[in-house]
Amino acid sequence: MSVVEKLPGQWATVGDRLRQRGLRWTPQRRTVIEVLAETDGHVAAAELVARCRSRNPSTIPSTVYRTLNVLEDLGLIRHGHGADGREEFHVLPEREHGHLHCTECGSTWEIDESGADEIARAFRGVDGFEIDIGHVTVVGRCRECASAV
Amino acid sequence: MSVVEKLPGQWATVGDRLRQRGLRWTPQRRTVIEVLAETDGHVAAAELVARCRSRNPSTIPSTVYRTLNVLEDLGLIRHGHGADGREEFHVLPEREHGHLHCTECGSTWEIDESGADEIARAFRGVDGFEIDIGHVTVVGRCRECASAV
DNA sequence: TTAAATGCAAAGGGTTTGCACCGGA
DNA sequence: TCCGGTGCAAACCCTTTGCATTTAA
Repeated sequence: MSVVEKLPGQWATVGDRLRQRGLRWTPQRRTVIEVLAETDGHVAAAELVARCRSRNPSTIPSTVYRTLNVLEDLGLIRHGHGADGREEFHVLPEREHGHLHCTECGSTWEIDESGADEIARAFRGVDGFEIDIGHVTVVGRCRECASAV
Repeated sequence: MSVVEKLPGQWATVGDRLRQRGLRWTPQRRTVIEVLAETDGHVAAAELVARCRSRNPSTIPSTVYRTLNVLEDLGLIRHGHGADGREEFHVLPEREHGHLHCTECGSTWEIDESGADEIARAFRGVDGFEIDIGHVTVVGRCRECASAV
């Protein structure tokens, strides 16, 4: 008799949400969800596949990718691109947030909400552009690296 | 007797610049330069390969990619990533500029200098981050698409 | 029962690499 | 001459696709 742990918070109802749409709640999808539930806001797709594999070695990449597409359709995650251009997924619901990446020291961190507002305002000033801040990782140099030299 | 056309502007001296570094000025590199000279600020790497091919069918992709690396070392171009995450090259010298991409209508355009300043200022307000605006294409919706609900 | 998902294998696109040969300087 | 560059092929990584089989509902 296996003990099925509850999925945390927002993820608890994914199975129902899928079924409501005539889709199915499978063990493979559960694995993906478990990994997503443990991520801190965002993961590269390939990284996510790797984590699923280590959790369940029989994981097949194509299944993971298909699951990610479904979850994006459901609005639970969104894809974007990291500093190197590779696909990356953001976990929702959470406030929209962007990522900054320092090319000098290699660190990546989130833009807080007030910063995001400020940035969105600046872009709006350019031809009324509404930035989708969650979609890209913005590259540059952090304060420390920028001030060193 | 073949007439070798002069390369325009900034490109006229590429051959010398290469030789100064102990590198060589080859027909293949000339092809890449010719294509770069015709681009309007930026090209996707794969697109550039295609244009070289149409100009000279014997073009080999790896040679193009290697040439692009060399040119980036020389500081003549810089790489970045388009909205889809693929590699893209910016032609220098020209003012630093960013790209905006509308996910609704699919158009991509440049951010003008004053807009870039404004945006850089906004990012600086976030932990002193110095944005490298040329590195990424920022995704969102243009004024028309944003206002059309 | 039956359509949705899976596993597997294969293809795909873009980019990189290893290596023998070629050819600028 | 000699080292850098080229051509070619193969490998690479990430991602997608086709199809027969399994499985959730």
